[in-house]
Amino acid sequence: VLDLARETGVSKSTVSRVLNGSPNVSPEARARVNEGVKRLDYRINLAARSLRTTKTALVGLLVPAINNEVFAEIAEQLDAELRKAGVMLAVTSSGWSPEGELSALDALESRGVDAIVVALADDRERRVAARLRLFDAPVVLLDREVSRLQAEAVLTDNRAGIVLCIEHLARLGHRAIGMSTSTDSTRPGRELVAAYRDSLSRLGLDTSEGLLVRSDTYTREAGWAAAKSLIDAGATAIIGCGPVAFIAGALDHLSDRGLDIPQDVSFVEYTDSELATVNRPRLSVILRPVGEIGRLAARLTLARMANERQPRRVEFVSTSFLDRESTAPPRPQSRKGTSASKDPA
Amino acid sequence: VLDLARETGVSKSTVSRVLNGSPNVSPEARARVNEGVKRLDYRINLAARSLRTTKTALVGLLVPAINNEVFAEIAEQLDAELRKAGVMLAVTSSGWSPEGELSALDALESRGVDAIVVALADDRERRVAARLRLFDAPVVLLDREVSRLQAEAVLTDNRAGIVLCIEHLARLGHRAIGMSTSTDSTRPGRELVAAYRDSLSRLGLDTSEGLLVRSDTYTREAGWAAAKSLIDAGATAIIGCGPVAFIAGALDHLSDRGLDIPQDVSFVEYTDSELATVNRPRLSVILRPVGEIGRLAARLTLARMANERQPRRVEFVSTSFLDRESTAPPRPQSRKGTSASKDPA
DNA sequence: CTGAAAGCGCTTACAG
DNA sequence: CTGAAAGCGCTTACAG
Repeated sequence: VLDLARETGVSKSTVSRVLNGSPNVSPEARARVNEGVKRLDYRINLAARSLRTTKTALVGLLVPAINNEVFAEIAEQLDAELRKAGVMLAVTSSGWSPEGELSALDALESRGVDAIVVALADDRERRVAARLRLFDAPVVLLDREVSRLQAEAVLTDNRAGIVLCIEHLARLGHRAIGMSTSTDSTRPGRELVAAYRDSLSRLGLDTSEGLLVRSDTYTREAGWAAAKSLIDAGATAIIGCGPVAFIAGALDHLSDRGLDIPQDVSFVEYTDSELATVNRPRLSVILRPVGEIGRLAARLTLARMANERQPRRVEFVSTSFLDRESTAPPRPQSRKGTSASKDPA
Repeated sequence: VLDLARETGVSKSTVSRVLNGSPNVSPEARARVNEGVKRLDYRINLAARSLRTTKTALVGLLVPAINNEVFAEIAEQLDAELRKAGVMLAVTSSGWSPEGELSALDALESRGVDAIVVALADDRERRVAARLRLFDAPVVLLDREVSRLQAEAVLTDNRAGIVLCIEHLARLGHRAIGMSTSTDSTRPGRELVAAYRDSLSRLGLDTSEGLLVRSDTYTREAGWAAAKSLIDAGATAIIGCGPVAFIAGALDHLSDRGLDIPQDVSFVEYTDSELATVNRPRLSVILRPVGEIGRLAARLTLARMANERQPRRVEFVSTSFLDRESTAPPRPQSRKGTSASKDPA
């Protein structure tokens, strides 16, 4: 279609120069071309440009599931920032599978994306890590760490919120604090568990194994089962980490069992949600700045695209604890039970 | 990189033929090439292919907001189906603005997408409609209708569910049934209102203007305000149509006002959600097969890509009503009030 | 400041 | 069944 634009009287070269905002063009030529663009409703062929420049103004977003509140929100913010810079987002869900990630990575690379933003289902996966190291565009990781990969990342301080939360619960008198989170497959899972264990021992709380349940299945049923095993283990307070479906399942269990929040058991959700404030009582939560994560990821991506060889950068966001109505002192009898189970330790 | 693959001894032509699965290649040549692909870890340059074929294996998804449960779920299913066929999704949010849609459409077209799946913020917008008519790839509409546009579409029968819901409410004795939904900007808004009005008059219920509130703002505050004006207008039952944030706001209002569901007011949510079943009482809902919409959209898109000139196809999905625990007969006094307000009509 | 020319990596008639 | 050649729409040194 450049031929047509050439009909404005200048050469393809000049047209291309004004299209790319080169400073070396006479104002008249620029005006003629811009007018021609309007008149012919010219739309550049990005495939051709990409072929020449090897840049696509396309960035890939690879997440385990785009229909997850957290990833959807990240995608939204990422897209908003990126489109300001004229770059588009190619989104793909891996379905929590390394195979899905591998094939998505191939597809993204074939497409020549300028960068990828990725949240791995399991950042310890050898094959995926190896593939990522060979990926031919910058990668920015979302709260994941891949060994021997020099990548940008936006990391969340998952400790802060959990520590505040446990301190609060301990202050209320809880000694048997249960938590359900992901396995070590993911940085948040690791960090949450480390912070949980540190806090328990620092505060002298019950460290029974049963008070920690770990699973990478986030269905409603899994949430139900997690709550069950925590309660069975004697937990008087539960910290539930997972998407809303998972949390909903946990609440289901407490309700099925006739346990009232917070009288019978305290409950804290990791990451705020609509569900937290619609639930009665309103759920106390650990706040995580999800939108900010998306925005920072966009900024890192754009900076990296602008300058391939700048040193690797990492951005940090933190978490905090917001107490609403779902925590209270444990029931006296529960309390006794917990003390008893702690003594043997 | 084809040059390298050529080092397997055959010509670029042949390499290209096996890459594209042409039947006219000797088994040996095919084997040699495939082996070369493995060995060199060859990844095709899709930009180059696109430049030649004018096909990109990229489809655009344009929605008002990707961080909306419904659109996120549609994106997930769309992506899942599309990736099986080797096509990737370019997602972009318009932020509910026609300007956003216009610029997104330009970006998508420049990119040479093979098709677009779109949910417009306002399908009556002239400029957007005009742009869509000129769009150079097939468009698949998600429950929208754009005048004079021959496009594929997956349409929801929004009437079915609402009719069943109103009949149920009327059977319980409600006469003042309030509904909050979007303006006429969108097919569901129009259909919902038409079905609502038809049902009310058919059943001889209160048709006061105040019982219908329409807004395209879906914030929590908007939900709160909508519930307020419905209750102020004397509604004894409310049908809330909107994303969870909006519904949460409506529930907030009822709660702030000390109104219990379903004793003081019945409440029905349009589209099932986690929130509906976590809320106590569990919310009765109008079921909409969101995932199915995404899958059907993928199927239409793929079919259209395979055959540009097939006749336009439209797929339908329906809705139904699921009563849980949030509806009950109206309070006697409310009932009287409503009858009174109906008489003058 | 401008134009002619080469070339990015593919695919696809066209001959053989 | 296979290869040589042209060309998709751009950008970018290179001369002028």
